[in-house]
Formats: sequence, C-alpha cells, structure tokens
Amino acid sequence: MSLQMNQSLSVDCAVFGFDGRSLKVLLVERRYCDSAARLDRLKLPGAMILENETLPAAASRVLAEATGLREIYLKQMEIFSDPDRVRGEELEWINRYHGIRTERVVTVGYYALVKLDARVIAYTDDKGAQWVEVEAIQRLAMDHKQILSAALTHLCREMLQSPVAFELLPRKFTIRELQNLYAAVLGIEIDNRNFRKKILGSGFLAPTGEYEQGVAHKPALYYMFDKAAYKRAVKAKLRLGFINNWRY
Amino acid sequence: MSLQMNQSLSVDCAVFGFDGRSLKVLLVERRYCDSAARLDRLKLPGAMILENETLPAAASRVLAEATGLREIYLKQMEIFSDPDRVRGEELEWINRYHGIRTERVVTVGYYALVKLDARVIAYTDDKGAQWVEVEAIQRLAMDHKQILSAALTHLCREMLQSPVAFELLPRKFTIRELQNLYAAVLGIEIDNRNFRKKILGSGFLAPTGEYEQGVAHKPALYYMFDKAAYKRAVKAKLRLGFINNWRY
DNA sequence: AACCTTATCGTATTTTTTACGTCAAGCCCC
DNA sequence: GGGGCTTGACGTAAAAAATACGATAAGGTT
Repeated sequence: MSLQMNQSLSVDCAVFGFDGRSLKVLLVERRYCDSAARLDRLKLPGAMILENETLPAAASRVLAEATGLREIYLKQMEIFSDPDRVRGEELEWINRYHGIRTERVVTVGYYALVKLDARVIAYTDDKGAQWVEVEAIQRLAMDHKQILSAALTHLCREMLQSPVAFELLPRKFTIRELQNLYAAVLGIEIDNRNFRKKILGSGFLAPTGEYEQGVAHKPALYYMFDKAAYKRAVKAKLRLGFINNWRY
Repeated sequence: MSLQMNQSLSVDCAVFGFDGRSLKVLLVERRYCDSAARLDRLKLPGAMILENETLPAAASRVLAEATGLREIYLKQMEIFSDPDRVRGEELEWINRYHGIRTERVVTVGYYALVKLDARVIAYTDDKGAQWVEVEAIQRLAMDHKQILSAALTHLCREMLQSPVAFELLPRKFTIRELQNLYAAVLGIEIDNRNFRKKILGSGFLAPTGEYEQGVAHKPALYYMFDKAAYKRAVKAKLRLGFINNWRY
C-alpha cells in the first residue's frame, strides 16, 4: 500500500426545511444519469472542494448555489471515506466532467437548516431542485441515503440540546408550529399544555402581539426566538456546572 | 480557482487516558524538527491516509502504532481544512519524507480513549511518546492544539450523554475513581453521596465483591460496567421518547 | 487511643416532569 | 344562530428526579 495521491475531496449537504407539517430535504437531479428512470436519480447537493478553499467555505458555496441563501445554519457532521463509495461510470463521469484523473472521492457531510419560505421555494423550483419529505425517501444516488440518515441522527440529537429548531421556522411562529416541528423531527407525541409551559417557562420566546388570521380555530399568538435571553441562560448554566443535570 | 488535486488526507488522534487524578493525552515528538528546543516540538499522533484505506481504518492504524492497542474506543470529530494549516518547511518536509508533491494537507481529527495501564505506558515509553496532563499543555505543533481543544469539547459532551467514562477506567474500578474522572474532565465538583446514589441507581454498575487493599481509609468495593444492562436501559428509553426529558 | 479520610446508608427539601381538568375563541355545518 | 369541532391558554396535583446534608462504619496514621 502506498500513499493515496489522486484523491478528491467533496462536500455534500443535507438541507432541511420544515413546511409546518413534515421535515423536508432538498434534492437535486444527479447530473450524470444514463437512464432517466433510475430510482436513485436524486442526490444531495454537493461539490468538489476548490483550491484554497476550506471545507466550510465549500459547503457555504454549495448552499448558496442550491438555495440562493447566505447565512444559513450549517454544520459539519461525518466524513464518508469508503474507497469505493464513488466508482465505475460514476467516477468516470466525474473525471470527464472536471477534466481530472481522480481515483477516489472522499466526501464531508454537512447538514443545513433553512426557513422554507416562498422565495426559497421559487429559487429551488427554478433550479429544478425539489423538497422531498424525509420519511418518504427510499433511495438516493451513491451513498447519499446513508449521508442523509447520518444528518437526521445529528439533527435529532441537536434538536434536544440547542435551539436549532428556530432555524427551521419563520421569524414569527406559533407555539403549535414549534411543537409540530419537534414532534415531526423526533417522531414523538407532545402534550401541548406541557410543551407550552416548558417553552414559555424557559423565557426564550418573545410574544409579538400579532395573531394568526383566517384559521378555523382560536387564532394563536405569534412568538419570536429571543436569542439574547437564550445566551444569558446558557451563560448562567455554564457557571454552575454544565448541561442539564450532573450539577451537584 | 480550480479544483484542488494535489492534496493529501491525514488523520490525527487525541488519545486520552486517565491516571486516577487527571486527564492525560498522548503526545509524540514531531519527526521534522529543525530546532530541538522548539516549544511546539510535540504533536498528536497521526498519519497520512493510504490507498484503499478508509479514515477509520487509518485512525485505527495510527492508534495501534502509537499504543500497541487494538479495539480502542475511537471517534471521529472534526475536519481541519485550512489551506494553510500545513505549509512552508513543514509541508516541504512532508513531501520530502513521503516522496510526494502535495500542496495542502487536510486532516481529520479523531479522539480515542484508552485504559492507562502498565502495559500501555511501557509501550508508549518505549516508543518515546509521553502522556501529558491536558491542563498543562500550552502549545503543540501546527494546529494540533486546536485539534486537542476540539477533542476535549467533544469528550466533555459525550461524557454527559453516554457511558464513555468506562473506556478510560480499568475494568474494575471504585465509585470514587469514576467520580474523580467525571470531576476532572468536566471540571466540576461532585457530591459523593449523590453521585453514588445516581450511578448505582442506574443499575449499570455490577459489584465484583473485591475490595481495595492497602489504602489509608475504609476500602472501597470494586465495580464493573454492566454493558448489557446499559443497552437494555437505552432500548427501554428509546421506546418512550428519547434522551432524558422531552418525553411527555 | 485520638484523629483523619473515605465508604456507605439514609432522610428531607426542592425542582422538574408528567398527567390531565377546564374554559375560551374562532370556524363550519345544519 | 346554535351545536359541534379544533386549538389556544391557564391551572392544579401527583410523580419523579435532583440536591443538600446528617450519621455511622471501616480502615489507616500519629
């Protein structure tokens, strides 16, 4: 065995969005595709890393191209380094397309959270990309299903520990929407009365004074995430001990 | 900007050990070193990835070389991809040493947990490596201090969520040792009586029947980690909801 | 024997989680 | 327009977990 020199580095991003009901992920058509009918013709957006580019920069670039957004919540998760994860015609296509001669492609998985609004959807529609319900995805190109699964695992864990949920919601949202998001992502049922108590008790939600309109029930109050209050709370907790319990 | 082709992938491992008092990390002399007096002459063990080798395999290889151990607890954390993280004479040395012509080295950080026993220490001593108290480390070669800091952060988080602590302790240990480990890594004080209640109440510790010998106080009972009980508990919790709270 | 350290058991208080009752506000349908 | 339905919003009580801390025992040291 010798050092591997003809290798390439890429990033692939699982971009999550929430439409109020279920969790969606952004998928694009693979550019190389011998048969349009292939079940795995969809993939996560991704790209090769450029010269003098860090991985986070490459991921941001991919995100900007795919969604038109900057300042997206973006987090690195795992690396997928199976020497055979890209091979055969797939690898040939990559070499042809880029005019290079690589023997393996190691990819770094990222996941991103976006606020699904009309502008983003218009942009992605225009690009030919689509938002697919995560639950419904059976297979993807190459090992992208595996990357997506890893992203989901990371998202679940992070949702339980930090307020990333707000990255998936519009700036103003109702408590019920927040609850639905947690329930959908974590796959659990949540008692609305206790959820409200807990979330309001944390002091991280600031009421806007605006109410829902045109809904077939008592209209709910819109809230915003109070980032400053959250940071204060984190600071206070850090002084004691750490997360959650184990304080003593 | 164009695709980066002349790049290399490496792994660097922060190998942690616990001697009963403080957390240590395994450091080796950098092989390239123009001045032996340099303050940053120590580094984390690492290596370039080989052809047809996955990253976890490369990390295992590094670990086996550095500690003589297989079956080590090993976890990927972050990637360090700053194009300039290795450059100048450092980069030249790498090219000369490996007989290659790389322009940048992207490294994947791993952290590993080992049981610090006499055999491991003899092995690492023999290799010229050393176990250094984490708190005391001021600087390391290249960006290895940064990698170490990241590893510490990951370790802290993981200690709070999963029973990785036992990877750092001998097979048989006292509750006080376990408590000291938590206190040292997390930097908190822990009430022994409550700690004991909590940890024994979890049912993850199996008493061995053996007692400490030759200590200047009432000898403590040795326990072992009951992995099977832990797995059962995890399963039971997963059925309800998820980690900790948020169950409803 | 007096003293110190640590193990080990226990109890009381506080905080958090969980379950669930109740009513109000809006829309829909007949 | 009134009954039915859904969801918001407030509240209370029981259960569980976290925390503080008292008391005794078992070893060694001085």
